[in-house]
Amino acid sequence: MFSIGQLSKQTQVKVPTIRYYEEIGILAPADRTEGNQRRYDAAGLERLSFIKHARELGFSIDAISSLIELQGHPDRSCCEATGIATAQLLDVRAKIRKLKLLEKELARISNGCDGEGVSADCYVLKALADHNLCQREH
Amino acid sequence: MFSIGQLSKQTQVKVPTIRYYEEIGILAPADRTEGNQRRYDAAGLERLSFIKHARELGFSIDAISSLIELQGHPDRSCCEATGIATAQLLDVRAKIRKLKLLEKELARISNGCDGEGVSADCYVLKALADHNLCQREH
DNA sequence: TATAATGCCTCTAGTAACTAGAGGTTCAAG
DNA sequence: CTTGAACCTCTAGTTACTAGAGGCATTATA
Repeated sequence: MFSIGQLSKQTQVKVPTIRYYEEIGILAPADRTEGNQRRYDAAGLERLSFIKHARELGFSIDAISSLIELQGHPDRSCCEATGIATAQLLDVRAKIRKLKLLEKELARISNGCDGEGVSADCYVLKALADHNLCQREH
Repeated sequence: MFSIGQLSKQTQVKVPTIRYYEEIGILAPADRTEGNQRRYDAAGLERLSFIKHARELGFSIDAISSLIELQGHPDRSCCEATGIATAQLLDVRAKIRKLKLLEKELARISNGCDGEGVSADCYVLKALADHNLCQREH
């Protein structure tokens, strides 16, 4: 059994975040000492590691809830889990596409001004004021 | 002079969002009719278009505030503006790099399970539970 | 065993950038 | 002049936390 601080160190999840996860119900309420402090065991550590890893991969808390629910029913079909993972993958790919368009446009805008002149002549400000100066969709 | 609804249509910025921009001070308080409704002119339209475009490019409200401030001082050096744009560009590039790592990992995890089996055997769930199954950093 | 330092507790409020809804007023068309 | 759409303000909700206040619990040292 270890304290919330020790759990935090092991998982690299901050203490208030752990409490938050308990509050919103994706982490089971921890056992308490007589003095009301939380104590965790291996199961708690495992669960929190799962959550942390999933968050690092960009899954929403909502998606993680569903995945945890599924973990709790080993006999259920896992197509929901693969569905969530696939959705997350598509989402990430969409974000990458969008960011690449932004990157091109930003690079163009940034290069348009060397920062040496005055604001009245700045191409960055002009480009932002006038969408027509853009070379492509974004 | 046109109403907030007309401004909204022209800029594709939602009505509550326009009010919000006014409230936080990046849009000047609009003139009002006798009946207290907002009325805008070309200057308001221009300013809102600027904001919208910058938001689409991913600039924060804070960054936009600074850019607007700078626009108001045509004689000041524009190096701040190019600085903000460059920072935004670097930020976008960092996000792309990170998302690409996630994409690889997610694709691998997703492919590990066809969704046909039961949750107890699901590679997606296993991979999320155990970071060691990951092939690379993310 | 006493005390001090650290860690833990709950609670409220704040973050970014909006969005939704309630309850009421004004405008423009017919 | 009436009706319906658009407008007004205000509060609260969204996501996933983070920060701080004020007060106990635990642990390490003297």
